[in-house]
Amino acid sequence: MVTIADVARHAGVSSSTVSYVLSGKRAISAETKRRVESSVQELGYHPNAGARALAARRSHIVALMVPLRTDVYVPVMMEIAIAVTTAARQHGYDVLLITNDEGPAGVRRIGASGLADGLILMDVELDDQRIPVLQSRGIQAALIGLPDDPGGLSCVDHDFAEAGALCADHLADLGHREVAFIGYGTGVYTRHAGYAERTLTGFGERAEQRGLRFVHRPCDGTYESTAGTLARILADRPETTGFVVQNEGAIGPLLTLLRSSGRIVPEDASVIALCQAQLAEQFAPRLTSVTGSAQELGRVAVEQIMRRITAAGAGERPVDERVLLTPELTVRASTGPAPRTGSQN
Amino acid sequence: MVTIADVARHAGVSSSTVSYVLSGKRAISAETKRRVESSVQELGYHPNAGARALAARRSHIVALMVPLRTDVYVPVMMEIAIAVTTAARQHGYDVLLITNDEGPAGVRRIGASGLADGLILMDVELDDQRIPVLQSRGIQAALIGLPDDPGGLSCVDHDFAEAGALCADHLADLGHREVAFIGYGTGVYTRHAGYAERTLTGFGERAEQRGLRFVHRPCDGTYESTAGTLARILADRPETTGFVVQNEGAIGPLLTLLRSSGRIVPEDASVIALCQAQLAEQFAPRLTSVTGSAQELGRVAVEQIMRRITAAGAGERPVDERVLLTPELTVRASTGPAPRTGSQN
DNA sequence: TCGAAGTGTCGAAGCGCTTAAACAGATGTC
DNA sequence: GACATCTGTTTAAGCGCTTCGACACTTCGA
Repeated sequence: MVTIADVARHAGVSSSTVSYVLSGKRAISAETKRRVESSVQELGYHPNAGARALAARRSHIVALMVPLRTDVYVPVMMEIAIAVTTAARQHGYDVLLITNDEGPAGVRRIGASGLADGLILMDVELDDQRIPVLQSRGIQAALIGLPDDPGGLSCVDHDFAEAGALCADHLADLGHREVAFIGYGTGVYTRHAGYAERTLTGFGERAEQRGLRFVHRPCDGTYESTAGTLARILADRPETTGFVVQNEGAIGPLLTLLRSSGRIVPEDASVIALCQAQLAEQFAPRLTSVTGSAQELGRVAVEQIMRRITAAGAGERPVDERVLLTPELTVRASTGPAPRTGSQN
Repeated sequence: MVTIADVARHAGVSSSTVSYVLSGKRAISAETKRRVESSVQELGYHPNAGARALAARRSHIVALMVPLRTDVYVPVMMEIAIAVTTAARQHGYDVLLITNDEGPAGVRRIGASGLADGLILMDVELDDQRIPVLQSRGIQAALIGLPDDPGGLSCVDHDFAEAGALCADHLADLGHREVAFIGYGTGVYTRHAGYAERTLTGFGERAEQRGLRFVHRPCDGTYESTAGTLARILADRPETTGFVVQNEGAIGPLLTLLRSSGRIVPEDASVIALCQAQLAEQFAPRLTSVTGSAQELGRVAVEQIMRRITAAGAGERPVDERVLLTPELTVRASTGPAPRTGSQN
């Protein structure tokens, strides 16, 4: 194992000089710097993480707490996790993966052990139990998801209300009058996931403003569930010509079911999906979608936590930022003008 | 911050005694143990991770290297990552997430810095560049995926050859004579991903033994690609009645396309998917599938790396294990007896 | 009864790094 | 020419933990 002392000896300087070259915290002459750097290269030196964390009281690790639950679309989680990891590396940080099932105790563990300098929490609920722990222990954190009361923490999320509103606007612009919102399973609403509630609210308000009649139906994304949901919608409101789907799992079944009910997309029915572009393009016809960047979400969370860690390290009070990312509507082949005549069952 | 000295003072013992109570490495009287443990509870003590790593030369962290590439089905990656994290916690370990794009340099970094006690590598290629680094530096590792030459490292993987063979057997048992294997995109084959090659070989050999005529067609999983692939298969071999799909993205399109070509599944065509049970059950009809447990993969990898870390810590030479998990065929509604008459275009 | 062996606890060294303080030498100021 | 100032480097004191060796005391066998 190569230590800082080995590098110092090799370069003919003291180990503190090596440390200062590496951290840049003191002025070092160009010549010394060069010698040290080439010794580092030559010996393949990497500072011992434990020793560094102990001495500097900073681990250069951020913890990322991911949900175990699967009612969130998994590829999006993964995309965020990867974006966080990549962004963190650019700050010289590594990412520790911990799961939601550790709950508030996990947050306490990470904070008290100094394993991580900060936490990024995913899938934050409106009234999240982990937040008070964070606050009382003074653990630096960035939340992906917007709780009711972020109280001093930084948060970033998609602007789901805007996403919902974009869907309503697009359908209204195309002349639809009766639309249906196919949401997540009821469980997602009862546990108060912000994204589900906010999308629905944003959609509902804009729909009302635009004079759209609409129904909201929860749907857990299986084929059967989607079939039941669609059947109910068409029975209650046979004039429905616009569909907004938020549950990714329901998209495929919905398209199949519309087709087998004799409805052509987009001539007879328009479909907007709230999902990743990649997924929207996988269907036939390609789906008009409203999409936010999962990567951006991860990247912003990392920037936020880095600023907080830096501030806290300098003895300043970290500022609590609140960022909402604007989603985009991409028109593809699944939406079109509302049919002139009534229903066509 | 509460330290071991605080606990010692509170319990009226020396800090080394506290350490021994926590690690169990020396005999401690029942009474002392009780006192220490209740002090730990009361003060909410968590050992400082950096200090512990430095003194014990063990970080209690394993690194998990995940691919950035997206041609592997993402939910499976995530499932493995979660299983690894959960299993590691049961050994008192945490998981550091690093991405494949750091490559061999990343492996070196983790090894040299002592950040992690061991590495779990996902998506290991047949001739993986990271393996020689692991070997030369003596870094403990468990591979998920079976390379050509694991040389001293532990590996675990699904028995993909067996998975392929199960598909061939099932179709042969049902009386099919002409079958098609819809694989991953060509890129997966050219970079020698073991899972793709081994499944195909296992399928091909068993198909030959059972007197099946078969074609293999790569497919990158988009709707267009699947349409092209299916069209070619039906043009070349109109008598084809059995389909094996490995690319998860191609499943939905394939079903839609078969239906629109007038083929009813399973009456006119049988479809077997090589995918998670959860996914197979999401389609209509529910798909007969061959599935291996992603969770088990992660769990076994953790067990392997833990055994290696323990052995290396005790100065022993770790044994290189090689485990293949047997996949299971689950018959659902997408496979049935081969149609009696010829094709039905 | 004595030495050997076993049990339970403590003291202190040291893991590899950071950083405050000290210091040596060059440079500038009046 | 004496002093302050700046630049670049070193010395040394920890950071909080583990673990080796020492030690006090008990138990056992001869």
